[in-house]
Amino acid sequence: MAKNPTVYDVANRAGVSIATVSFTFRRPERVKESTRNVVLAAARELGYLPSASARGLADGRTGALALFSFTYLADAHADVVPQLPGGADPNADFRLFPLYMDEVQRGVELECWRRGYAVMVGGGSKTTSETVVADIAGRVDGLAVLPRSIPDDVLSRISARIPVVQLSTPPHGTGGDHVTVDNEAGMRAVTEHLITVHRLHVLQFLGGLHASDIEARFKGFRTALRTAGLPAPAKPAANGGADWEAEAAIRVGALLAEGDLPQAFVCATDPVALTVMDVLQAAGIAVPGQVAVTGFDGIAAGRMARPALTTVRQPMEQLGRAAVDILIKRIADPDGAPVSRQFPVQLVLRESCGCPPA
Amino acid sequence: MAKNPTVYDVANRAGVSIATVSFTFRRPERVKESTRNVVLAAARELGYLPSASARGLADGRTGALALFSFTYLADAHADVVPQLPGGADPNADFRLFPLYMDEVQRGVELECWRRGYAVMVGGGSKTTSETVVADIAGRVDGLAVLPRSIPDDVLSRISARIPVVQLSTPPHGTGGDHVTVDNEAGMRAVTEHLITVHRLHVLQFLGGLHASDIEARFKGFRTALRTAGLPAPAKPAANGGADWEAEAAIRVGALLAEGDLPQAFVCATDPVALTVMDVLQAAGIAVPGQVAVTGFDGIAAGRMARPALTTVRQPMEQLGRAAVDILIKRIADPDGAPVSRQFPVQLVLRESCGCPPA
DNA sequence: TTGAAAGCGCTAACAC
DNA sequence: GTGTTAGCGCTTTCAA
Repeated sequence: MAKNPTVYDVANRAGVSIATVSFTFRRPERVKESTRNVVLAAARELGYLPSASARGLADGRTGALALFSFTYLADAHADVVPQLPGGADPNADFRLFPLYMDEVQRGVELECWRRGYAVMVGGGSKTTSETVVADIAGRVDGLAVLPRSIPDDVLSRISARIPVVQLSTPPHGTGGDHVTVDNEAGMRAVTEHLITVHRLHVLQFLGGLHASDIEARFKGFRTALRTAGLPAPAKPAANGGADWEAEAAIRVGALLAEGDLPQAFVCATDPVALTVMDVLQAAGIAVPGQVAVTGFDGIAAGRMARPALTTVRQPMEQLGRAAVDILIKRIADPDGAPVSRQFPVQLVLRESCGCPPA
Repeated sequence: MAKNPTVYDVANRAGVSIATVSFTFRRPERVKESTRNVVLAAARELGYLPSASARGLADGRTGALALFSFTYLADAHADVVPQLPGGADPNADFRLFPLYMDEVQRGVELECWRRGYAVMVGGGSKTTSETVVADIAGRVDGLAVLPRSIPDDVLSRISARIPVVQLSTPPHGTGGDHVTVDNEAGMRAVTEHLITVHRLHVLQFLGGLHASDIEARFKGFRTALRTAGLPAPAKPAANGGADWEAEAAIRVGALLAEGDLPQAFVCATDPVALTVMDVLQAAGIAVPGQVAVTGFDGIAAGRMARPALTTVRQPMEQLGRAAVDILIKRIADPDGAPVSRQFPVQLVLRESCGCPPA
């Protein structure tokens, strides 16, 4: 592979100055047509590929946006895959993909392409170091971040340098641009459904707090209970911890051992709900016959589960698109007032709550 | 948002030269610990975010890899979404996502993160111009491209400049690095299944050729027929065109009108198969009762379809990972011999071929 | 162990 | 309409 030709090479070959070459690509209208054609021909003959680094350095913007996401079980997964025999496929049941963040990511990508931005996607996981985030941040003009993908202090340091939009409510009204959904109303809706339609009164909430969006969901859960005149717990039955699914599984296992199951498990997310269903079914408990289970997110795996998972669907693609839209506006107006957009969610009744199969 | 601090600012504040600042980040071991701490403190206080553009320009590599993908119906989709009322969600049935390319993309991302590369994702569609591809190519050290996402001539021009790996067999053994699956064996396997297990002998192949991987699938289809002593068509029943699904739908509609349906439609891809099932069902034809249908890919939507789609699953994540692995090796050894890796596929029997529900 | 200085390839004044 | 030129922020050789 020969050394990449530069503006100099192209200018040389076309018999013009480098400025003319640059203008030919950036401001075609400012170059005489005949000249432009000569330059384009030279560029084509040489296989000229403009360097984004040089351009970015020269004009102070990269023309790219990034989403910082995180991969569920990424580390474990990465270790497992290479060892599998040829045909094996850990994603065959779509439990690991696509999840909430993957659909948001798609929205980000589609919107970036539509608006002429390049998209970079950064991968977080529990072990994400500041270096990794800074590396991504240094490559783009703006950054969208999913909840829990970046430590708070790192996030605030980055926000001071480039536009950042969070895909969740910033803790304690920390300000900053963000896009969210109405978590509280959504969770309240499923909970009310369980109470009023299925006449279930002993409900437990499963899933980590320590995250503003989950807190809002728990709040919705409690509101529904109180509104129905039922006792509302002060805390989720399973909470916190780095691995919500494991935490929930352990809790359910304990309840199983005590023979003290509720009538329904209201889970903070679909993955938690699916894990809980696994545990129950392994223990021979019928869902929804003996215990109902509900989730939150609306991922594909929930639809494929048996029984199909009743959940609250977030408009993930739209969330991603909105994040990009906000970033682009923020880049144009760095000092405007913080923007916040909230989307509605949708109750999706399937079988795991006790509703009949479609 | 204050102007981003540079090495100069950090050096200034730390009372050292810019070289020392650079070394502190790139070659920490070459800087005395005390000095390093001073520099790091200064960087942190200033909120220093290294510029990837500057670094990329200086050392001739970006540290990023890209996947060039394309979005199914991207254009139409993009126009539709913004007009939908709040709760509406065009992806709710997962027909548009995740598709084959989305799972490959995931593999690319996971592997890039694991290997310390940043990932960029480029979006193609039917209207992809060379400019768009060149823009992406100019931002990275290597590029993975999905089949049919980039015009051949553009592809070869790019390949001359940066490492490129194709996720399909290059046409006419054009050489170049690539990763594929055993399309022929996979399609032969489904076809034989229809013939030997379900005793179906009148089969039609639906889906565009003009793509090496689809050609291989068609070949596998013919081989199975001939091996069974059945007549093998020289051409697919529906073929070519920019929109395979539409093409197939039209063809099926015509057959429907003529009352000349085969016993099975063997489709080149899952999306084609799902479209065909839609058309048949809309016409009141029972699948698989009156006509069997099979796909190829193994996307999520096939599992969710009723009847569930019999198909051949490709190890998409692994394909993506392999592409990245090859790129990284190629970057290290630009002039080595072209690499080609082929993965096996897996026959997935579900209901649309006539097999009983799981 | 640290500093000085020469680029990396491009953009955009500004001059012609 | 086109050319000259001064950076953009960083890496890296070479000296000190």
